[in-house]
Amino acid sequence: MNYWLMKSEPDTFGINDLCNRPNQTEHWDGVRNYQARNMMRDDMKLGDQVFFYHSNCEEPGIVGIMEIAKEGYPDFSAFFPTDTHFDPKSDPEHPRWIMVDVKYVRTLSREIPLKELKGYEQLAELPLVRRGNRLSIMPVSKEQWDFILSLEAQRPD
DNA sequence: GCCAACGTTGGC
DNA sequence: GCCAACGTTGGC
Repeated sequence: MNYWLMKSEPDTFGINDLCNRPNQTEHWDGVRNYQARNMMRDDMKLGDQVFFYHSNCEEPGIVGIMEIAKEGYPDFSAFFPTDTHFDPKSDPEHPRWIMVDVKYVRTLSREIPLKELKGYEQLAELPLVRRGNRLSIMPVSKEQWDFILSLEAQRPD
């Protein structure tokens, strides 16, 4: 089993939006970055666990857990000119972009803010806390995953 | 294949 | 809203 972290802007699609979807499942469309696409296409497997991260908001941080409910398939939002994620270089015959489906697992008992995550030596290698990182999807090691979850029950300093 | 210009991400 | 960091584009 692999572990991941995926970013979304809560104003656009937050963890409560996922929780309220039918079957608490939604397709993760709109990723337009090759590195992130390749991970969804090649490495994400059914049942993999994923941290839901709120980005570009008042308090960026990890807010919950979801799991991969469907492995990579063409991101159809690229096909429609009226869609904000439209890409004329992608079509159903030759899809350029890939998405997965995610299913809500649970909301953390407290949000773990980015500024707290940055303070732990155990997470120094996590791309999220590294300077200038812009990846919206990244792998999380088992060690990092367990460590972050152990923070949930703790009060921050 | 280089690299300047440009657009986007995302923390602050 | 600002802007640093980064990815992509396209002229040469």
